[in-house]
Amino acid sequence: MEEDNRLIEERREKLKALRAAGSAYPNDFRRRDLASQLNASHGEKTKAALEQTAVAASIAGRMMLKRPMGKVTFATLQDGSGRIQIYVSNDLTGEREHEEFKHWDLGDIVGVEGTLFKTNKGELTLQAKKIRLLSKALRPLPEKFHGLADQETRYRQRYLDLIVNPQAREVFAVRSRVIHALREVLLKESYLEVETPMLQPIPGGAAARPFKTHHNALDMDLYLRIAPELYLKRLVVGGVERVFEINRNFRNEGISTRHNPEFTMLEWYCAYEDWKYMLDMTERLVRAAGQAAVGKLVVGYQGRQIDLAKPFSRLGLPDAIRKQGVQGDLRDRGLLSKKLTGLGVEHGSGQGWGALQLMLFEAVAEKHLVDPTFIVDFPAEVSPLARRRDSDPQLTDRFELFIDAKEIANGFSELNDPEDQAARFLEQARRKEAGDQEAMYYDADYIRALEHGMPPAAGAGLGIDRLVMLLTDAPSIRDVILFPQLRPEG
RNA sequence: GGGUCGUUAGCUCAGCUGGUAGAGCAGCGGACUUUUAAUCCGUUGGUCGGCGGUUCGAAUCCGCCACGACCUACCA
Repeated sequence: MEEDNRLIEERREKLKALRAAGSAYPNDFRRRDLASQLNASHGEKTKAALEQTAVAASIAGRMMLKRPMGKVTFATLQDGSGRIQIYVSNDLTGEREHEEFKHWDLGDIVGVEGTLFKTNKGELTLQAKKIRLLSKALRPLPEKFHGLADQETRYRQRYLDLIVNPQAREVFAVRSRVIHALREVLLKESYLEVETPMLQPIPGGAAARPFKTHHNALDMDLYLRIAPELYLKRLVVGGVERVFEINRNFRNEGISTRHNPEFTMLEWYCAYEDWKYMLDMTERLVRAAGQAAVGKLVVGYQGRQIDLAKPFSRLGLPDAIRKQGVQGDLRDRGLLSKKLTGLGVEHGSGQGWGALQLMLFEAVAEKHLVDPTFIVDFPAEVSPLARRRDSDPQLTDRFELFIDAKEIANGFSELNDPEDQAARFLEQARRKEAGDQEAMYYDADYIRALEHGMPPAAGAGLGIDRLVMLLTDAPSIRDVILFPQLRPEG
């Protein structure tokens, strides 16, 4: 730990005095009011009207600003709802109390009882009759005007960010509203919310490298889940016909402005519906989230306008590639391989046209998908859990939603044919054998579940963090995760 | 993993082609009974991210390392 500096040392001395007086860290002060509520209910009243009614109030909060002017002091308190000014004076509060108060520090948590009045400049202010120091802050706050600018400190000491940067608080309020809105839609439509294992003996449901851990009593390796998908579909087998989960996934991969090792996904499944239902529902959910979160459907993101109100466009994956000027048969492995080589994209001989087509899409087309766009017509090769298209078994009934070139959602008609699923797991296992660290494991228990019969169904996943980034104009996923993963402090 | 940029007081930042560290805020002392980033006077506070090197002399130039930001790669 760092050495205490002089500022902290001075505050420790003040705390020592408080302890000696027997009043350090009390928990018997009860506030009755919140700053925002007082402002809402009395902020519009005139100075004279407030003087007549003498409204009593009590508030508590962190002292953010202090303006001592001799026999009176103005200070600004911040509570969970907002800020309000307080007024402490020799006349009303008492000279001794006022003198002590002047030595309290910015950052201290203070409780105030008194009556409301308006200053000559018209600011609603709580005139203190009693004032108490509820919690001594030993460390100084960041600069009162510029706030906290250092990105690293904002991420590592998020509490400071939340104290001094109102925008940071707003981001997480938006996040909460987004999740609430999504949950509300799903519950209203009879989906059951569940929680499935974070610790899985076989990590499945996505192509990703997992975190590995060990259970001592069972003496077995476990993996942090990369997706809840296979468990949620087991529930569909079990008769939970509409089911969803909002929870963390963990992927042992790179960290970037779009990737955090743990991130939050909504996954939901519906029996007796298909991918088109899921696609429409995804669009509805994004819109509901946008409306609830920011109250409008045209959002500014990093200088661009993104319209969530107009119907999202739909584009076949090969069409998206052709749109970028690529000609020829996009199921011709040789042609795809040549194009990829030309673009400098490494690829292996074990990959078929489906995998190469997807790689080409990511290389040339993905970055152009700024407006909300559903990409459809995904090859079966790269969709091992999705149902094949009846009219073209090399494709699947699958979609991905892109907004601002980021994958926001992924859904499909579910593969409920246990024999096809077993075959696809075997193919995945073969690739894992060949060195593909992201290939899936063969999950025999999941096949056994499918063998009991899963109703025809559709499912989808929606990345909450990226959606919140979009709705809060956040350039980095770290801005929408309270405690993003960072290297240990040096 | 590669590239670019950054790291100076608790916070926000200056510091030129190398001459031995500054401001504002916060703190401390003083003045001030309606302030609003209060104001005014005085004042404390630094291993200039770390380790080496070049030099008479390094916050400044060079190398390595740490951490961060951005870009890129990886990530369906």
